[in-house]
Amino acid sequence: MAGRSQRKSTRSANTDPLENFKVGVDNVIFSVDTAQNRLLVLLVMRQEEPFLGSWSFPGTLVRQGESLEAAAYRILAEKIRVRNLYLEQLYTFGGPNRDPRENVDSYGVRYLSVSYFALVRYAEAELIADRVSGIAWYPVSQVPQLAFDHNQILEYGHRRLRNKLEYSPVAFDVLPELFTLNDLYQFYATVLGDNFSDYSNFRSRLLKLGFLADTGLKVTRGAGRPATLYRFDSEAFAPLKDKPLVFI
Amino acid sequence: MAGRSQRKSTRSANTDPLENFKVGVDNVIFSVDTAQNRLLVLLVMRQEEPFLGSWSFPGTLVRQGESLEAAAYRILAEKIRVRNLYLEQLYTFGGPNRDPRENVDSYGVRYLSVSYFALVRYAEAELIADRVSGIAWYPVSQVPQLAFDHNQILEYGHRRLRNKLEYSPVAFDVLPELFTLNDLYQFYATVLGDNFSDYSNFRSRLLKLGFLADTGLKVTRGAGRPATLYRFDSEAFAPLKDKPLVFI
DNA sequence: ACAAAAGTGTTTTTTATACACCCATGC
DNA sequence: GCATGGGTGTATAAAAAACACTTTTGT
Repeated sequence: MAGRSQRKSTRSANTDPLENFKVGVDNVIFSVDTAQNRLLVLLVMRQEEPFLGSWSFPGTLVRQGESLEAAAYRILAEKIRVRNLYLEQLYTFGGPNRDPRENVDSYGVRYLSVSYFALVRYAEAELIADRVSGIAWYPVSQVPQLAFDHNQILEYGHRRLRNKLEYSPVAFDVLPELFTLNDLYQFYATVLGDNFSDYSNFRSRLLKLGFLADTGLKVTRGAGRPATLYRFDSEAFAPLKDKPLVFI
Repeated sequence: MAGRSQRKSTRSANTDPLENFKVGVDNVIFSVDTAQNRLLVLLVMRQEEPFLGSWSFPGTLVRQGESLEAAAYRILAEKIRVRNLYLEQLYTFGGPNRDPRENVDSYGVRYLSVSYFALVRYAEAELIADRVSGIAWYPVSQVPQLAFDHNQILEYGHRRLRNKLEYSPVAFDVLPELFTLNDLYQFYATVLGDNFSDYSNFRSRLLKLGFLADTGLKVTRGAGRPATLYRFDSEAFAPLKDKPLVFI
C-alpha cells in the first residue's frame, strides 16, 4: 500500500509535489427505536467554522499512532456510552476543496475524511453532552441540511445499512441478548419499511435457517399470548456466513 | 467531513498531536481473458525498498490538488492503455505500522492507502512497460506473495468483483460494444466459476430482463450456427438500476 | 452426413407471497 | 368472553435448476 515507488514516468518526477494530508474520521451512527418505529442517526452541532451552528456527523482528526478504526471508536465513545454496536468503514472522501479550511488556515494541507458507519443499541445508548455542544438523535427522514457533504454521506450510509441488514446478521449485534421474533421483525420493518415482508413469512424463513435458538423462556407484554425468547446462535450461523441473501 | 471541530473532551486538547499523512492510491486492476477462461490481475514489480523485487499493485502518492479518483486514473493510465473500464473505490487501509517506511525515512508521517478496484477490457489493454519495471497480468488463482498486505486487498477486491457482477452491469463496460450471449456467459463463468449457472437458463434470464438489444447481426466463429450479436441498452436498463440481484 | 455451436422448450423443484386460522394470555 | 398479540398452516404464484431437444452453420 501507499505504493510510493511507482514513480517511473520520469516526465513528472519533481514537477508535481505531493500533497500533505490531515485525515479525519466521521461517523454515521444509526440506531433503531423499535418502540416508536424510527430509524435514527446521531448528529452533533458544530462549534467552529466552517459551518458553525450546522448539524454534522461526529468526527475527529486522526492522531499520531492511532489507527483509523481506533479514531472511529474514540469519537464514538466521546459521544455515546454504549456496549453493543457494529462498526465498519463506509467510504473515503478526499477530493480537494471539500473543506473550506484548505484554502484559508492550512498551508497546502488537505483534509481527507474516512467515514465510518455504525449501528448501536438504542435503548442502552447514553448521549454524552458537554456544556457547549448540541447532540441529538434525528429520524433519518427528518435530518436537516448538514455541514460539508454530510447529507450525501448519510444517503450512502443509509443504503449500506439496508444492504447489511439483508445479508448479514448485524441486527443481532444490536438487539438484546434475548429477543422475540416480533422484536426482530419490528427492527427490520423500521429500517427496511413496513412492507418488506409479511410477518408470518418472515418468521418461518428465519426459523428455518436454524440459527435462532429457542431459549424456552417466554415474555408477556401486556395482553396477548406470551412470546418465545430467542437467542442468536453464532455457531449455527457460521456455515451460512458466505451464502448470499440470508435474511429477508 | 474532516470534522476537526469535535475536540470537546478537554482532557486531550494538546496532549495528543495529530498525525501527518501522505495518501497513496493502489489499484486492483482486473481483466477477463475469455479466450483462455482466466481472471487476471495486474501486478507490478517494486523497484524500491521496502519490498524491493516483490510484486504489488500499481500505486502512487496523491499530488497537490489531485482528487483520489484522479490519482487512481493517473496510475492506471501510466500502466495500461485502455479505453473501456470500470473503476470504483475499494477500501482505505490506514493503520500505523502498515508501511515499514514510517519508522525510518519519514519523520512522523504516516502512509495511508486508498485502494481502488478496476475492471478493464482485456483485449484492448496494452501494458506499458518502461525499461526498469516489471509488469504483468497474473491469473488471480496464481498470484505470488505480494508486498505489504496486498494479498489481503486482492481477496477483498476479488469478492467485490464477484458481487458487482451479480447485481450491476459492469460486464458491459468491459465487453465489446457488440457481443454474443456466449461471450457474456463465458465472461461470467470465468469470474464466478463454471458452475454458476446453466447456459440455457442464463440466456433466458438475461433476455427476459429486456436490456439486451438484438442487433440483427450475426457472427460465425468456426463451425456451428452463427450467433446473434447483442448490445447493452442502457436506457432499457435504467429502471432496473436499483432493483436487487438482476444478474445471475 | 455429421460435428459443432446457437438457440428453444419442458419438467421438476424450490422459494416467495398472500392469507386464513388456531393459541394463550390479560382484562 | 373477547380483544390482543403470538404462532401455525395452506394454497397459489413465481423463480431457479436440470436437461432434452431443435436449428443452422462449416467441413
